[in-house]
Amino acid sequence: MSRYDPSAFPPFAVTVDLVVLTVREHALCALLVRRGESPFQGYWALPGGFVRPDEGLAEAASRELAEETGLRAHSAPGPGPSAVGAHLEQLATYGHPQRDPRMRVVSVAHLVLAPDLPTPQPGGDASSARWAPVGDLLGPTPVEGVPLAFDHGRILADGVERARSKIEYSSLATAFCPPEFTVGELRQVYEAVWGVVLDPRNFHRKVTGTPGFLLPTGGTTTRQGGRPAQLFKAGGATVLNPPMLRPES
Amino acid sequence: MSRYDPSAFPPFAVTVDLVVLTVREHALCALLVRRGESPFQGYWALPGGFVRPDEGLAEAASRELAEETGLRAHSAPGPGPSAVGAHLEQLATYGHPQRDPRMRVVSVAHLVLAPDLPTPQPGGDASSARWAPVGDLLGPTPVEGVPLAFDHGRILADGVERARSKIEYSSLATAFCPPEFTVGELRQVYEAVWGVVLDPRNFHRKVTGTPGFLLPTGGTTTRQGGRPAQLFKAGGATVLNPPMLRPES
DNA sequence: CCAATAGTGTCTGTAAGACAGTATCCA
DNA sequence: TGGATACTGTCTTACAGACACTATTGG
Repeated sequence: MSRYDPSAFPPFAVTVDLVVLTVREHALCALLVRRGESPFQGYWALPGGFVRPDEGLAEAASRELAEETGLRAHSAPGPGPSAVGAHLEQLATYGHPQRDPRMRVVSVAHLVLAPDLPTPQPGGDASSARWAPVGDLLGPTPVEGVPLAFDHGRILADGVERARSKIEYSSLATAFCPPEFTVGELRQVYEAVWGVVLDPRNFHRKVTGTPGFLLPTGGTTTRQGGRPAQLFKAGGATVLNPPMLRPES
Repeated sequence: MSRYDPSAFPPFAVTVDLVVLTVREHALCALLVRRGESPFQGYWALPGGFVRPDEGLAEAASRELAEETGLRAHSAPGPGPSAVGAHLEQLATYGHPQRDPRMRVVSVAHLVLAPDLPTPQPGGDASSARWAPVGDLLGPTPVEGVPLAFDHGRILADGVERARSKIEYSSLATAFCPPEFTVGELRQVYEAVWGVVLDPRNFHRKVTGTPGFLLPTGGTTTRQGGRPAQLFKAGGATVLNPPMLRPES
C-alpha cells in the first residue's frame, strides 16, 4: 500500500485564509489586513490564521472571521436565513511547497459573503484592516502598486470567480443584502459582483418569477428614491430555477 | 495579529485522497482499494497517501494516481486534449479533528475522470483494488453492507455530485471517452453519470450544435451496431455554451 | 411641473423537449 | 427481411433580451 508512517515526515502547518467579500458603494470589496511581521511585513494580506489542534476547518474559519470582523457566519447547511450573519463555504486548498518561506504551510481558503457592515472599518486591529475594491486588486497593480502577500492574489481571484459563478445558480446574492431589501438593491448586488449593467425591468421579472427566491414582507421603502419599492427577504430556495445567467457569456 | 508560532502546535499530517471515476458497462464506477492495515483494516477505501515534503498537492495526487492505476493525469490548464490521460482537479479538503483515529490528518481530496481502462483491474496491488458502481456505494449498504473507511463515503458522494454537475457546463464528459468516440457513446456517458435516459435525437442535435465541443475526425465506426456513426474527438472548448442541462432539475 | 425609481406588458429570437421520418449497417 | 443505431426535420413551449408604457414618490 502507499500509506506511510506519518512520523517519518516533517510536519505540515495548516492554516485557513478568508476571502471576505461585501458590496460597498456599488463595488465588490474584499477585506484585507496589513501584516505586522515577517515575511511580507507591511504587505496587505487576506485574514487568516493557524488551525488549532482540536477544531475543524470550517470552525477555524468561523473563529478567525469573528476575531477579525465580529461577524457570525453560518455554513451552507445552516439554520436557514437566520439573524445577522454571513455565508461561509470552503473555497480551495493551496499547498505549493514554497508558498510560505518559513515552513511547509497548507492553507484551506474559505469564502465569506457578508452584507455591508455598519462599522466602516472592521473590528480587531482596526488601523490595519480595510475594504478594497476587487477591481483594483485583480489588476496588475493591486494596492498602491504592491501585490498581496504570499499567493493571496491568486486565492482572492479564485474566491471572486466562485462568488460570481455561484450567484447565478443559487440565492447567495441575498447574503450581500440586509435582512430586508428591495429588488433594486438586489440588482445592484448583481451589478457590483459581475461588473455589468442589468436591465431593471427584465431583472425584476426574472427575480420575482423564480419560485422561492424572494419572500415579500409587506413593507415598502423609498430609501432608493422614486416610487416606493416592495421589501423582500430571502426565500427558502437555495438553488435557483431558472438561474440568473450572466450576460454575454 | 492572529498568526501564531507554528512550532507551538502539534503537527498535522496532510494526505491526498482520490475519487477516481470511470464509466464501465453503462454504470458510473469508482476505484476502491482494500486497506491492509489498521485502522479500518480490510475495509474498502479511496486510494490516496501522504503528501511528501517537496511536492505540491496536485503533484501528490498525480503521483498516487500513477502508482495505483498507471494513468497519467493532466490538470485543467494542461496541454489540451492530449494523448491518453485522465482529468484531475481538486475537490475539497476534509479535516475533522477525529476523522483519523491515529492523529490529526487533513486530506485534500481530488477528483479524477478517466476513460474505461483496458485492464479490468487496475495495476499495483491488483488483488486489493476494484471498480465499484457508485449507485451501490451511495446507498445505505455500500459494499456488502460495509461502509467505506474513514469519511470516504462522504468524499465519494461529493466527488460524484461534482462530476454530475461539471459535465453540464464543461466538456469534461469527453474525459470518460476514448480518444475517438461517437455521439452515441458520449450520450451513454451522460446517461451513466446522471443515471437517466436521454433522447438520442435531441442529444445529437444539442451536442453537435454546441460550438467547440466535438471535432469530427472523418472516420466512422459500427462498434455500436446499426448504421455507421461518425467519429469525433474532443474540441478545444472547455466551457459549453449552451450547456447540457440535466432533465427535470 | 420634472426627475427618479418601481413595476407591467409586448415582441422577437433561441433553444429545449417530444416525436415523425429517413439512412445505413448486421444478422 | 427485420432489427438496431445514426441522423434530419418539425412542432410547441419556455424564457432571455430589448424596449414601450404606466405608477408613485420627492423636489
